[in-house]
Amino acid sequence: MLTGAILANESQLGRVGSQREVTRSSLMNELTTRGIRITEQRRLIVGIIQDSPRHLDAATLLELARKKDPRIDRSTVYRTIDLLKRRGLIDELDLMHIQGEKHYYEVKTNHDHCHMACFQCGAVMEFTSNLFEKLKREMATRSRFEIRAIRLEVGGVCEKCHTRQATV
Amino acid sequence: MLTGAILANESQLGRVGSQREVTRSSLMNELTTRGIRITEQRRLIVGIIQDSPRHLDAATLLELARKKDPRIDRSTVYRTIDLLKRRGLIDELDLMHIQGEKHYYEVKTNHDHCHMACFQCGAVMEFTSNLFEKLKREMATRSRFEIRAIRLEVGGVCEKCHTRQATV
DNA sequence: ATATGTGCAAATCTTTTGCAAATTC
DNA sequence: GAATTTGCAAAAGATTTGCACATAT
Repeated sequence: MLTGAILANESQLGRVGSQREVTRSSLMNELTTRGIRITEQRRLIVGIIQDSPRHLDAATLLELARKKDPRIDRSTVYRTIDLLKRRGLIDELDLMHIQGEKHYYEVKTNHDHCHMACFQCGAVMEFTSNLFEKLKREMATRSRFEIRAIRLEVGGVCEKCHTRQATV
Repeated sequence: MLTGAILANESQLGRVGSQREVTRSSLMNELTTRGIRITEQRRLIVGIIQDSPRHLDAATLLELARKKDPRIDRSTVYRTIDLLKRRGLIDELDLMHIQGEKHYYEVKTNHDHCHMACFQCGAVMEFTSNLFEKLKREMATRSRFEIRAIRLEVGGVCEKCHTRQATV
């Protein structure tokens, strides 16, 4: 449907914003700590999510998992995603539906960050900012809402696509 | 599937944050201004979106539209939503998938705001803040990204559900 | 031995599409 | 009259589920 969006999964992940250290927890450790049974399949799936340099959707995750163990089933992937999601170990993204209705996943980080997706080339950038942290605290305080998950996503035109257009 | 989420569509929309005026544009005017053909169906669908006090998903929108004109088809609703979305006249929300994978729509406002959805009772709150505007500007400037759409969504536990739990 | 996880196949839910007929300018 | 919009029916895409079997502790 979208043409430029084909690149979405191929594109390198850009990072912008304050350069404070962003760390991601070890999913395997977390599972162990919480006494969650670790099976062969889970180890495999979780490992792929953890190691991936880009945001994976369920179908891609299944594909990658099957390369290592062809017996693995679609439903197992979804069930594992669901487990990690409900335990708050991964975050779910839409990337502004830059490519259909699928969801993308990433290991939860110590600092929340925002995702910027280019409608034209499909590139995805991560953006960190103290303002975001501040805003989050403000929201929690003022509304007395216990924040379990937060998602800030932006869609638009990245710098490259912008200049490319201006030139033409 | 979700139990508490049944309330999502029924719940009154709460508003928190800085009380600056939030105005919504008139979709009909916008369509006219932009020279978009206004048909009977569009007038009907657009009117429902405009007047709704809560966020509607496509299925509910269809249902409401059919009460006024039973001939209206699902695809027309989706096509109209698509039109409004692409013209930047409405925003699309997920409300943290508090109730399935459906999307919710609202007329674009002059100031962006965030949505907080309670996982337990399904209530949805809108939150406005200068910090959000500031963050948005910072993102655009620092990443040189032209922001076309932005979505800040929060999932968690609202104050009511929180105290209710503490009491039990 | 018991509880939990998995594969399979089918179902569900949401959204999209091709095409002929209807509507709008 | 030409271009656009609509209804219909079918398809597509993503995710979930029931159930019998397999695996982990």
